[in-house]
Amino acid sequence: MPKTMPAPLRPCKNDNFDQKAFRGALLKWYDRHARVLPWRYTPGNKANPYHVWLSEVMLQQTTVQAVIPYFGKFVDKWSTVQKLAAAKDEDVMHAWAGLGYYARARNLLKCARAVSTEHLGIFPESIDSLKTLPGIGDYTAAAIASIAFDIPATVIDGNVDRVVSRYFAIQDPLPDSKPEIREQAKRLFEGTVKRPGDFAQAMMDLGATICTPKSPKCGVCPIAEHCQARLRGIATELPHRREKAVQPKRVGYVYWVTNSKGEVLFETRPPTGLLGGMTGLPTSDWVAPGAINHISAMKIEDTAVMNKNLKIRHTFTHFDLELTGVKLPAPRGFRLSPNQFWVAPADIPALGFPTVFRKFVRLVLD
DNA sequence: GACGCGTGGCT
DNA sequence: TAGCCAAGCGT
Repeated sequence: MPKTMPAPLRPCKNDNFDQKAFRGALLKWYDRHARVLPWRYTPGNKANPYHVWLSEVMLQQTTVQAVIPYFGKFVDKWSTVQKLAAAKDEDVMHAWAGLGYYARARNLLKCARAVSTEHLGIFPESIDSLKTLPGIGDYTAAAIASIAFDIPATVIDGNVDRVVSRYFAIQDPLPDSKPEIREQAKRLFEGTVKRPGDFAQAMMDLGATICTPKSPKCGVCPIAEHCQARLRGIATELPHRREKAVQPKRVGYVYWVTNSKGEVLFETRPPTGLLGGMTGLPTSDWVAPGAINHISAMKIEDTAVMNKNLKIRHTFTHFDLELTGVKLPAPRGFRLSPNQFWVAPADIPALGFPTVFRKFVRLVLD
C-alpha cells in the first residue's frame, strides 16, 4: 500500500504495528505500574498455581475490589487445593456467599476434587488439560497456563477485548467481533515470548487502569503511539456492543416465618439454577408484575400480616426483582421440608446467603 | 450461538 | 435514577 494512501476505516491492519516494540513498551510500563494484589507475585518470581487458579475463578466477571476479601478468606480457610477438596460443600458455598455467580463455587469444588484425586493435587500445565476441569474455559485456562506456568498463551478477557478493539480500531460490535479480536490479539501474544504471564497481566492491567471503558487515559498510555482508535479520536466509543434487551421486571413475596422459640425459617435452594445450592428464605414464585401471584411456597398469604413497607429491590443479570416481605408465625400444623431448617436470630448474621436475602434480613433485623 | 447466571461501583 | 459493565463458563 502506498504510504500516501489514508488508512482504510475497515478492516484496520495497523501497519505501524511492531510486536517487539509493543511488548517492550507494555512490559516496561508493567514493571513500574503493576498493581499489588494478594494473589500476585512480584515480576519474575514463581507463582502459586493454587492462588492463580482461585483468583482467576473469583475474578470471572467480578471486580478486583470485590474479590480481595474473598480470596483472603479462602486461602485462610483452605491453604492448599487438597484442603479445599476436602471441605464440606456447605462451607464452601457459605464462604462464597455474596460474591455471585454461584455455579463458580460449585465448579470450584468439583475442580479442586478433580485436581486432588486425578492429578495428585498438582494442577496440569497444558491449556488443553486445564480446559477439561470444571469452571475453566478458554480465558481461565490461558491465564493459568501463562501466569502460573509461564506458558505462552493468548489471554483474552474483557480488558483485552477493549484494548485490542481500540488498538486496531475494530468497528464491528461485540460479540460479532470476537473472531477478529482473537486474530489480532494473537499478533500481540504469539511469537518469541519472554515473560508470558507478566505480559498477559500487563494487558489486563492496562485495560483495567488506563484503557478503561468510559474515560481512557490515552495521555499516559504506553502503547498510545500506534493506537488506531486514539489516532482517529474514537477510543472512548470502542468497542461497540450489540444493543441489549431491556431487563424484564419480576415481583414476588419473601417470607419471614418464626416458630414458638422465635427461630426463623431458612431453606437450602435446589442445587442448580438461580442461586443454586445457596441458603435463602422461603419465597413465592417470581412473576411478571400484574400476573396472578398467589402461587406460594407457603400458601399462607391469607393468614399473613402483610407489611407494605417491607419491600426490597434487587437486580439480577437478566431481570429486576421487587420482593414484598411477609412476617408471620408458622401456620398450625406446619412441618419442615427436608431442605428447610430453623435458625436462631442471633445466628443469622453468621449464615452465608446471597445478597437478595441479605437485603431483606437487614430490613427486618434493623 | 444464544441464553442463564450475581453483585457492586461508577456515571 | 437507571444503565453500564467487570480477569466468563456451561449448556
